[in-house]
Amino acid sequence: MAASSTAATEKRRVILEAAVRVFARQGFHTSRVSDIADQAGVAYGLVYHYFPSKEASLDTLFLERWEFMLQAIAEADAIHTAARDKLHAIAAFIVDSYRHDPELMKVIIVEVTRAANTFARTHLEKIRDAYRLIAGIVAQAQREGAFRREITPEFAALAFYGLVEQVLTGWIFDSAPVGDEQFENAKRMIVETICRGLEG
Amino acid sequence: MAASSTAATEKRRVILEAAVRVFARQGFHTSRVSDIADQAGVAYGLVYHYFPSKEASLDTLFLERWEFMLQAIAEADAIHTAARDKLHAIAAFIVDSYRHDPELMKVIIVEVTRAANTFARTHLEKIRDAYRLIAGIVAQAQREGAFRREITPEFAALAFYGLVEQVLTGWIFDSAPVGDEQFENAKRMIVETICRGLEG
Amino acid sequence: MAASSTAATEKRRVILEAAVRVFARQGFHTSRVSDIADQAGVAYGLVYHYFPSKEASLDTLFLERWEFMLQAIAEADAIHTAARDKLHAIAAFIVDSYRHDPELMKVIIVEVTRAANTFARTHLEKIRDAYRLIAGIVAQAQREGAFRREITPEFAALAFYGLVEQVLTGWIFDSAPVGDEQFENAKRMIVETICRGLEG
Amino acid sequence: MAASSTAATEKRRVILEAAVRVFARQGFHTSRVSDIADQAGVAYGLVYHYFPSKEASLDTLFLERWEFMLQAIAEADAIHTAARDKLHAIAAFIVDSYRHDPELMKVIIVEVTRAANTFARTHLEKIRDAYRLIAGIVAQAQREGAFRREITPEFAALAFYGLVEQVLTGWIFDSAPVGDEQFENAKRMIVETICRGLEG
DNA sequence: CATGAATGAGACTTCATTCAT
DNA sequence: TATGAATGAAGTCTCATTCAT
Repeated sequence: MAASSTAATEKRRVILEAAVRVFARQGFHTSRVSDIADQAGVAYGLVYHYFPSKEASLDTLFLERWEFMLQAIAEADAIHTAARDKLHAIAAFIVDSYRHDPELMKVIIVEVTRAANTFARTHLEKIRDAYRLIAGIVAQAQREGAFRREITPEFAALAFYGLVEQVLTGWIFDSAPVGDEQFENAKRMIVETICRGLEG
Repeated sequence: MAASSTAATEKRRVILEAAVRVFARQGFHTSRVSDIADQAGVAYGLVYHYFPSKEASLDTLFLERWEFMLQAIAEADAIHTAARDKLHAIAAFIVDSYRHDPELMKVIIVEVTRAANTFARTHLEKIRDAYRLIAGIVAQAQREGAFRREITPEFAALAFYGLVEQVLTGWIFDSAPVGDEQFENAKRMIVETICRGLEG
Repeated sequence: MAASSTAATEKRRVILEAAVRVFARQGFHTSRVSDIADQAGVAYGLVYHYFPSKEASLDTLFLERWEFMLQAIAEADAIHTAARDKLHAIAAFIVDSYRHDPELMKVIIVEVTRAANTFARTHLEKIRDAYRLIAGIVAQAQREGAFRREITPEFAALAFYGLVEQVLTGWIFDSAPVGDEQFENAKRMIVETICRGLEG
Repeated sequence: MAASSTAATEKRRVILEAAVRVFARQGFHTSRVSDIADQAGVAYGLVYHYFPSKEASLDTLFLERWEFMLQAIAEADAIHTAARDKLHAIAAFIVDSYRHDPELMKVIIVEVTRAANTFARTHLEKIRDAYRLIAGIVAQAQREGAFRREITPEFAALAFYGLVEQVLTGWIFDSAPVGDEQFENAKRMIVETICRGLEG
């Protein structure tokens, strides 16, 4: 029974995995449920056994992954002391997430944002949670005198996350593959740019 | 004849305007051509008289507006001398564009810029043109010693545009209306953040 | 006034001519009124000035031409004495019609027959008129003892017209152009086959 | 499982059957897919479950039936010895096909054979296969001295098939029902006319 | 759990026809 | 006469979802 339960869970994962590949390749709206089923190697009725709708699979994808993101931010906040290090840890987590599974990140960044305009408004709150955590880090750094107060924490979070997302978007839409060195560079440059600015 | 020609052109604009409202409200994929026609107060088929497809209307919307953007960036580069002022002018142009017609900017950012994924790959090059112009501004500032060289111009452009887009995205998905003061603040903070960084 | 009336008539002919080319190339159902207008070099509203509908243009095409056909058959019947010569004259008229304007004949044979299934049932009677004339020729030949009576005149007409039509259909669907010699051969062979049979 | 597989196949046949009735009644271009679905008593989408397009259903109809035709011609060629008997067998097959399912034959002749013009160019080669087989029969009869050589086998095939098609076309567009006697008469007269000619 | 046949609402697009100019 | 903008009904095809097996 444990085995069958595991098997069931695995099939669910297979479908979710397939959804990532398909959404990444074709975009959410252009993907058919049958495409997901094909990619997963299952009959397409089965998708409905595990998910109530196509949208639900995107929701699940996002929510599962975003939970990790929030955790990672919280951990970064907990472990490090300097705000700069915290931001670096967060940037590193996101960049490494992309390195590890670029398609998943593509779906989360490109498709969820767009979907937020129609059916996934609920996720906005989750996304804002991340902003708030980052803003919290900035706010603390300001209290400690490490960051200046001219820029509000909320705006700072916007800038930080905006840069990270833009870097990933660049990679996503680039035809050229991204090398390991670029990943490491990106982590460093993100923090450097945000913390010190272009005038430095 | 001049009158009728003008009338024809006007009808085209009416439809384009309607498309903006509808795409902004429902998102491109969820918008029906009949929604556009209804919003424009014209018959269904007239949309197809002026545009070969629903997508073409979005393309037109984007291209027309993006051309303004490229012009504005070029002008900012030509008029000002300090890179900081140039960036401010660009940020101001984009923010004011949003202030003037938030729905149009919403469509361009959410449905095109962030969706270049699937059907708008054609526009990618246009988008990159903007990046290149901004990178050019940064590069010159580096040569003149105003900006430091640790951050590549390309990355700087990413950071700048990413922040601007993120600010707009925030407004787009915010339920609260944005006041004039916030617009002005945003312009200042964008430049301040990018040029001086959080540590200041 | 006479001049303008002539001009008007000419425009009508231009449109009719264009319809032939377009129907021949694309088939009636796949042809748009605008295709006809384009081919004629006129605005497509003008087509409706001369013809009440797209179907009406096909009707006109057919009726005008078929009148010639009936005349030709009647003449052949009047001029010649031997049934064989009459049939040869008719075959020659049809083959020469094709030689002179293959597209027109294509439209009449291919499109009208198909249309007879839907909107052009009226033309069937006209077509039968031709059959009746040919049957009349055969009947007289039987009375004169030139043709045997085993085959009814109606059936004979079917066979004759069927062969002629099939020969034309062959040319119509052939990719290779047809040479003058083949036209002459066809006329001879049609009559020879019908009159003497394969066993000869 | 065998049962369900059979059921699936049966549904396909039901749709194909319905398509015959509908195409025969309204003509291919005037038939809507929904008409077929209604006639078949199935939901709209099921037609597309079995056939990729409306045209594909017509193609299937034609190809399945034409294969029988080719077989029948080949068999006629194999079984009989006298060319006359072979031609009679072929004529009998086609006439009996019409007697058995006039609507199917109507669709094949009016919508496909005579319409190879536009969308059915693919079928041209299949149609020519039939001509070639018949021409082969004639050629052999010529070598054996049963048929004279003045008429080329290709032309003879044209004449034979043209007559058969014309006879059927006559019935198709006739309002009066055709009696059994006429069917038998037709078979005989077709062969008699083709083999011996009108002059006898 | 798993399948895939069946459903049917709904979308885009076409185009014959009308009509104001 | 001539134009082509405007109309809107109609048609094909898609595909999310259901459900019997």
